[in-house]
Amino acid sequence: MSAVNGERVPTVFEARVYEALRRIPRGQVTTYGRLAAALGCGSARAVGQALRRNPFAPEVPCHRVVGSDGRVGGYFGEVAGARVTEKMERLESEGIRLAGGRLAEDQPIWEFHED
DNA sequence: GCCCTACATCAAC
DNA sequence: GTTGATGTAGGGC
Repeated sequence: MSAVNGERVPTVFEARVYEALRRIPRGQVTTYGRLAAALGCGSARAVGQALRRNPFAPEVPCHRVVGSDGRVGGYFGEVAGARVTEKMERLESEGIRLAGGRLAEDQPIWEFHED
């Protein structure tokens, strides 16, 4: 009996997104574009899709992903709201400085180019 | 500086 | 085919 629960198994693509996310140390943040590039795709949208569906939340630190221009973006499907507010507070809690709802300019972006 | 529009690009529904 | 937690480029105020 294959019970058809409302759940769905994460795809390989999503798994790669979460895996890359987990290797981000505390106090570091990355962008959708960088993540997408690290995964081999040039579309940040695909990454956003995976994070939005984030079946491993909050195990996966999806709050460490921000826009390339420093925008916090969204959180759990909310582009703006209490979710995003918590996301920003969480970032500050990790030592990340924010400026006007955006990432501080002096905040380094985690690069998956490290070896 | 801020806001909007348009297109690109990939995955999931 | 449409949408989506984006990105880049261009235009207007």
